[in-house]
Amino acid sequence: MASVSIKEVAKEAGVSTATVSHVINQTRFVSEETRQKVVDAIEALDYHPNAAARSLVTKSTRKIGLVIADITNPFFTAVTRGVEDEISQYRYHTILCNTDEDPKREDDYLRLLIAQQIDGLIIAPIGVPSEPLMQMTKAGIPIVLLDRKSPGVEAPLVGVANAEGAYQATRYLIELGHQRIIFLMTLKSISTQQDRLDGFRRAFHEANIPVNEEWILNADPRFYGISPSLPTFPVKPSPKSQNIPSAYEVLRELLKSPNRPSAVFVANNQLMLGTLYAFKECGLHCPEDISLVSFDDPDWAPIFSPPLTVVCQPTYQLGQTAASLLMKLIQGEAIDAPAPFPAQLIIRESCQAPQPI
Amino acid sequence: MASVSIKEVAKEAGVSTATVSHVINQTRFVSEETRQKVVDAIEALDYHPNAAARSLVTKSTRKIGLVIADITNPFFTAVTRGVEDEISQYRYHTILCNTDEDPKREDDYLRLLIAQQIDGLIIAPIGVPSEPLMQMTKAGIPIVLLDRKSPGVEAPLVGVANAEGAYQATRYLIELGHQRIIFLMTLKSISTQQDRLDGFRRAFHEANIPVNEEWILNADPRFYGISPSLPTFPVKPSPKSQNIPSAYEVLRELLKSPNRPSAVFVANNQLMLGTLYAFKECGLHCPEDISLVSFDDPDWAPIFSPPLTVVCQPTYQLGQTAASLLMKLIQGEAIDAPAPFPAQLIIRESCQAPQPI
DNA sequence: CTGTTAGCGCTTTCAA
DNA sequence: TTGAAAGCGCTAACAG
Repeated sequence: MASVSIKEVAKEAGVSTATVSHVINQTRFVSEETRQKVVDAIEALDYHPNAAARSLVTKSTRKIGLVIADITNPFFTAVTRGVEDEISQYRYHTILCNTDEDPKREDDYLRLLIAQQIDGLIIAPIGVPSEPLMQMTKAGIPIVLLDRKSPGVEAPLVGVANAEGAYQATRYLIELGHQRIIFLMTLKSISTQQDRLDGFRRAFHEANIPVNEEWILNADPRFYGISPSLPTFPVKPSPKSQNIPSAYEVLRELLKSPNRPSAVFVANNQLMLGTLYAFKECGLHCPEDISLVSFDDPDWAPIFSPPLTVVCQPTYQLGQTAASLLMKLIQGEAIDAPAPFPAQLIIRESCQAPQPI
Repeated sequence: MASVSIKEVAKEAGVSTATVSHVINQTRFVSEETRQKVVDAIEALDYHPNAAARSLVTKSTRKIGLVIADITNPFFTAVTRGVEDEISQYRYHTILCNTDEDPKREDDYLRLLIAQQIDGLIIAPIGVPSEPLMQMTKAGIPIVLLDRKSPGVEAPLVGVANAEGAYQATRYLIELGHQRIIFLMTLKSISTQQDRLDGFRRAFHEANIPVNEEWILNADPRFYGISPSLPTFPVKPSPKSQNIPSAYEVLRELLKSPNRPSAVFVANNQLMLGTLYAFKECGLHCPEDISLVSFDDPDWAPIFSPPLTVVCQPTYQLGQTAASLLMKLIQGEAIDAPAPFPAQLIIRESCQAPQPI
């Protein structure tokens, strides 16, 4: 870019660079006459102030870091859109980082963000203690935790009432008569997964039903696996393995056993599709043969067969709120951590009373 | 951030700032002994080079602009992931811009990107002539067109064979016996929409069937509308209206008429869901009552009822390729515009021969 | 093999 | 009401 600099504008307008700077930033009074000359010069030369130079002196980059698991996950894409829409109003922008739930990637990105001198950070942490994250907290960089907590990090959290949502859904299942329920989750380190498990347990406890610990299952946050019977099975790129099997693989065996569960609770949207694929593969019809409740409410859930009963989260709002909070933090306002958003059980048609065996 | 600067590192290590700079960038030989001292000092002070200062002198920001319609559209999220994965290998990062297909937003973002001194640009242009875009081309900023052409912009295009894909799908429909086919598209300015329409027309022409121009329909790139019968109908945030009705609204009337089409060709993934909602609302079963082919192959398409016949695009690869090309451009390599990727017709179960009326 | 130093383009005191 | 000039943190001649 053969960029024109502020000097050239100053010369063109016949004023000093200081004056040009001040008309651009409206940071001190300039007579209307000279102001106009400057504006004209800017126009004529098509001048755009150099953001890097400006950052260097103001120490503000108007950049924030957004660290999430994967932009490809609909939960995070809606969140990201919320963040973008909010901060772009402040002329801020985002550096997007996909960790794939890999602590090493998280750390690497965090270090990059430090070097980039970001003004603030929104992060959905994996939950494994992170050295650079601690550092940033100590350095006083404004941070907002998105959706998930992180051990040892003191920062406002914008999230939903996970335990309550899971509790409601589980109770609904139990009231329908289910006792043999699988709880399918992703990584244990992720705080929302633990919270949801807590809600699940609470519902069992209240109903005086023992939880079958062997049916608390972990699956890779990727939803897929390889199924020979589904030739056009979607294959996602960049599968960063956590060395645990996919939802599809975890369920396939269990669902084929005669002793199979009557319902599945899925604690993460990425696992939902894998679960549905497994149902299909095993020839199980939902809800006749097996009931399903899942966290998150994708676009297609209401018109799926059957329409899916879900626990819905206000994803876009989550992002927007986190961003708005971060902007306040950056501007030095004191803020309180907001109350969790409710997670709403939406009853559609993927659950029914278990069939007598 | 109380950042430490290169000076402090130099002092700590007992060398000049030049030496520190050179060990960081490996840009001239430094004896192992002093190198070690510098490395230690960096470690001890937890030094991170200031990206803004570096940009100021090198004139390279290691930032690119990625201008797309909407990150919430699965097509673009996969593309974005491809871009991110590729450029992060070069330690580049992305400024994400959602235009919502609004030319004003596109222009605003482009100007922002110029001010940010981006090293390059990947853009899925709306197709309306854009002044800042022209400017950037003239200024010699490396640009890669993603998925779509833009009038007057000379830049390599990374896209798919849209006309051919649409032709295949339409021919398939015609061979099944369909003649009464709706072609549903979004904005006329978007080149891919035109290309797909061309393919559609070609298939009709070859079969000697006249195209019903009244059934070439435009809908808002948002897929939704308000349906009283679907209480949990998803509502997307930030609906930037183009003042044209949604797919759902466009189809609802037509599908209720006795003279309705026997098939629908949907030229954009965002319209597919609206179309399915309209089917549901009108009580039409697919494929018995009406056949459907759509561009793009979302995760849930293979397990939908019916499994959806689609024209699939290699979304992730598109992003990756565009990014890889842009990196070459930035490094001054001469490149050719790559051949379009194939768009593959995947026949599943959403089409059948039309019922006799 | 390493150090000195002149800027990159901007903001911001200080002075007029 | 405006200008001169210092300096943000870094890189890259140039000099030794």
